[in-house]
Amino acid sequence: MSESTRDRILDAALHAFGTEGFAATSLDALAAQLGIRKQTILYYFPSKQAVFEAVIDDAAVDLANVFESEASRGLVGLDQVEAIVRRVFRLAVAQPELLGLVREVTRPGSLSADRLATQVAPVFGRARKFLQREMDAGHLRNSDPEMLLLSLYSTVVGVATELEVQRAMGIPPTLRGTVARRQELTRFLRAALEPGS
Amino acid sequence: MSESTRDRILDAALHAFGTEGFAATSLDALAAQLGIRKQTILYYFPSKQAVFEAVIDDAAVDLANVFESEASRGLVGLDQVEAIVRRVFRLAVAQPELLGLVREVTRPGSLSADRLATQVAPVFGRARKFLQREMDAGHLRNSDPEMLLLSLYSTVVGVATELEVQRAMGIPPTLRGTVARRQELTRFLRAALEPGS
DNA sequence: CAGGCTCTCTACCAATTGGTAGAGAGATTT
DNA sequence: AAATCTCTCTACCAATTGGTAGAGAGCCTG
Repeated sequence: MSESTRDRILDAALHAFGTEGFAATSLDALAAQLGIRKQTILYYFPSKQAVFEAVIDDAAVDLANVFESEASRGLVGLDQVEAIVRRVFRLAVAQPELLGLVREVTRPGSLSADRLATQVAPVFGRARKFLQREMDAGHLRNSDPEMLLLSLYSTVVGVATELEVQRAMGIPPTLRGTVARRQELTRFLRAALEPGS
Repeated sequence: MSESTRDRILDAALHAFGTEGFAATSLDALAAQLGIRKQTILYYFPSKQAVFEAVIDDAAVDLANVFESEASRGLVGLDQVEAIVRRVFRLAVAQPELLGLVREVTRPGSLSADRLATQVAPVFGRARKFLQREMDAGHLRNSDPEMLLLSLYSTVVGVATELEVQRAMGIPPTLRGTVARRQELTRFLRAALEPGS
């Protein structure tokens, strides 16, 4: 059974929105790329905005599931957080088109307050609850889970952006990695900058 | 003498292109924001693309001047590099609209190969030459200046993205800073993640 | 005052945008 | 075979897009 038209639209839309941006992506171009007419897209989705939201929905569901699926693997504390960050990284920001999508969502006005509350916020809510649970269980030091979550999030996005820039400039991804590898870069910079021996 | 119309257009364009993106910014909206008609914009610039390129030109000139002006301040080696990175950071990526502009330029197709070669590449060229000079003078350890430059660049953009995300999420900018402060974040994460005293 | 220059305007235009209406093909159900 | 459902199409549409043509106001120079 081949990929359904709806799924093909979502795939192409993810790529187009992520790389070109929402405004720069026309339904005509999207359809042409799939060998169909734009009216076919509008048969499956009521509007262009709805296509975008469906793409986000899919991604949000995948992300939210990471916590449950990873929690059942027996890791605890730092190891578990690292495993989750690693998966989130791969799932949401490691590819330029996905990182671009994250940026698109971050832009004010891209999603209605309603969608933001029902689709995106729950992902953060689950993450926050997960961290809180780990703190309560004594697996993580007690601190503000909100602050920790935002630090993790901004770090992941920041690192992903770094890698994207490197990729765009044509350097082989020798510095790729996850949060844990960020120190490598800092060390590399220090080593490269400081003179002597 | 008040700001000229041309300068006002460039200021507004920088903001609009940086926050909304090139495609999502219409000349009509840009003009309305300035209380003029879009035809006035097209009097000063031959096309929308030309407005974008003028914005980039201005930014590129400012950036390129950093190396000369900073080189005359007497600092050497790591101190000088740090001072320059700090200024580049403030000048090019510390504000969301400027960071957005950098992203817009990074996107393939946003600038013609010609413009890229004559406007953006020289900035990197000057930076690379500066690093090479510092290496030759023994102020920096000898290594590949291209690799070092790209590491610096991706780090700056990555850190700026982190800060933008934090700003967008409404956290006070307690972790703001330059490359040197990046270690703070890593330390904070380690401290927050690791259990025990 | 006359002529030209600088600037902003009104009036348009062709192309593209997201979106609607509805016909028709093909398979499935009755 | 008739009716229905699913899907993709042709044919449009109003609004917006970037861009053009050219009038006219104000100002400086002769």
